[in-house]
Amino acid sequence: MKINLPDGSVKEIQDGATVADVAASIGSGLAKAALAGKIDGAFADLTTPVPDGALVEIITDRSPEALDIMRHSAAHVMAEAVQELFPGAQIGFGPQTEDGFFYDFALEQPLSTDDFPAIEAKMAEIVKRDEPFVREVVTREEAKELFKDQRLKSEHIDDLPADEEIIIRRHGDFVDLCSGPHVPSAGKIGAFKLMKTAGAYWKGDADNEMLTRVYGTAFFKKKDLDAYLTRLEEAEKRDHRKLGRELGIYMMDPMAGVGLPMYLPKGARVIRTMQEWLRRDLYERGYEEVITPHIYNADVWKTSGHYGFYKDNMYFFEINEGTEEDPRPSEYGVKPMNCPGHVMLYKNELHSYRDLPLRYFEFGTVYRHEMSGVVHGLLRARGFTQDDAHVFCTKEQVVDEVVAILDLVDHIMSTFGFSYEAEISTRPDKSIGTDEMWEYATNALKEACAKHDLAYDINEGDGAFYGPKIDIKVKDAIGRTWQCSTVQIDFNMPERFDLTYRAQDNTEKRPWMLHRAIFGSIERFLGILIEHYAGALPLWLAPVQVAVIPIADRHKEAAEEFAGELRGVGGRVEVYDQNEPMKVKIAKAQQQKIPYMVIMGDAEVKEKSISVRDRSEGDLGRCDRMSFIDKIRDAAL
RNA sequence: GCCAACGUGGCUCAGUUGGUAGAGCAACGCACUCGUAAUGCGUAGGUCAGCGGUUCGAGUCCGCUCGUUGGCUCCA
Repeated sequence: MKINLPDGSVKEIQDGATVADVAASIGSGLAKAALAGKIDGAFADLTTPVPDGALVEIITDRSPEALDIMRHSAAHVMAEAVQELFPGAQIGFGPQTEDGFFYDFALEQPLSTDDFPAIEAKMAEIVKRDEPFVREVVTREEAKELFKDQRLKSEHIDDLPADEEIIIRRHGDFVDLCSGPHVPSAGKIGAFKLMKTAGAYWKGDADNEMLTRVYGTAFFKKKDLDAYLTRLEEAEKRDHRKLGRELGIYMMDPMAGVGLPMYLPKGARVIRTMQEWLRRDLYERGYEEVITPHIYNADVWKTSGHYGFYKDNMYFFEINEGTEEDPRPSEYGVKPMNCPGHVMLYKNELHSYRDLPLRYFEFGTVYRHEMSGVVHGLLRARGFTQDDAHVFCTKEQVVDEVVAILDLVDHIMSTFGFSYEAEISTRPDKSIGTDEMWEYATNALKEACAKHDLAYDINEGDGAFYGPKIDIKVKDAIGRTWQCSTVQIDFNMPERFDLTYRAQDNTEKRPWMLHRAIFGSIERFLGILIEHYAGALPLWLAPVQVAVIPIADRHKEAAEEFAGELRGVGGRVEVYDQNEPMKVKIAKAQQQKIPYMVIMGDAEVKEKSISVRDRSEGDLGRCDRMSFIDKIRDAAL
């Protein structure tokens, strides 16, 4: 029979040949390196027979899919090891992940990281045995019998569609319900390491039992594993919670409550600088700033629908608006978002189509009662400030408005050196609005992306119940992605608050409403910036831009004078006048990641010059006073 | 909210099988007046997260509560 190869050639091979035979027919080197294959694009084992006329691709350890296949196989080996060490362990699922793999177990006693050495040793033993992974197709009855002691697997067999082929994988005495692909034998598994344990719900459903998840990672080469571990250490050094404390950005006090960061002077400076920078840009782009209350009578939340949907995640409180004799209890809710306020502002007066688009923005601090387990430094807090804006426009203006927002996103993100990607989320099962509205809105978002040459992925069914959205994911300096900006179309608010405008044909029309945030949460964005820059914020944003360092007491006056000049042009300056050796002052300024250190000693005082040290370049030597002052002036907003 | 681990001076950590708390940095004082990443000496600082229990005796063991961390679920 004949098969096709990826390079377009056709090869004659024996009937009934397997993927491994195909590899061998191409070359003995390939046969040795082969891990798995693809038949007409679908993953297959080396032992899978190849049908006549199929397109066969050989996967070696150099193929992009190879690492996933090996890691998934490592997950099997881990499950095998756990079953040997913990008899009666119930196995769940064990896929590969972006960084490695995991496997879920239901165990009699908890398993901890203390057990890792034993499990790793057992895994090493299994890898050394180098037994093959064998694929088998079984009937439903056979499967039920094979997994009769495995309740999770049994349950899963019952959940499989009746017409689905049941594929099992044997590896020594270990049998798993799994369709593959796997490496041909365990010996192909490279350097591995167990990383952490965690709880995870069976089948990802919070109503199900919680299983013990064991995370591991694996690489073909030991040095790749080491590099990965080093990268994790690097990420840890950039942790905004650690740097946030060291740099005096923010703190948390348990007495205040969980997830409520408090900003120290330096943190407040950075946040205000970010806001001022964005504010100026927004004014230029036709936005108008508004300010709305932090609390509203519950009636507002009933009208907006939040009372029904999000009551448990909001902070509500009651006060007595009457007297003790004649109590008139009244309920208020702290805002979890700014939309109702902006909507009420819109309703303050009648609008003509000539007013549109109307763009309201606000640095609105909102409070959401996030579940206790999800709060995480500045990245997920219960109180945070959105750079929130709402655009009220006509249906025809939607595309142009979204294009303008994407333009703003691009400006902001490129300023920080972030590259980014877009995701469009479409209509979920539970939603409001007509098909026509959803289609128009979703197409408008796509069209805006296209006009902006912005590639996007589609997140099917992941939109909000009230409309589709574009989410922007930025990539930081060490390759991690973060979700920041969002553009959402809202069919709900205009309806609930009965928003209208007078159209050109003198009819009453409903405006379209867009929500958008660029930073998302300013505090969260600051957290991301801290990690992105490893704490070394750019000159214009650094809380302290210059540390002026007098070498000895007699240079203090000159240092103060120069600091004064810098402050005069808007510079943020500190004079390090403590009674310490210069080396110590420099070390401290370096640790604070201050962009410039200006040294003031005998020579500088005499010459009326300065010596400058750059935080990353080191000693720059004698510099021109005026041009340094200009540099600081230019960095001011 | 769920699973697990952790919680010792402001920070980073040590503390043997339960015997009554220790270091470095930071702070404060004194000396030093210094040339590009940490000068010396001294002083002060802790009801070992909180509460309860076991014990002659608990930082060490047990329980509960609070908090932190890593995940899961969630994120308008």
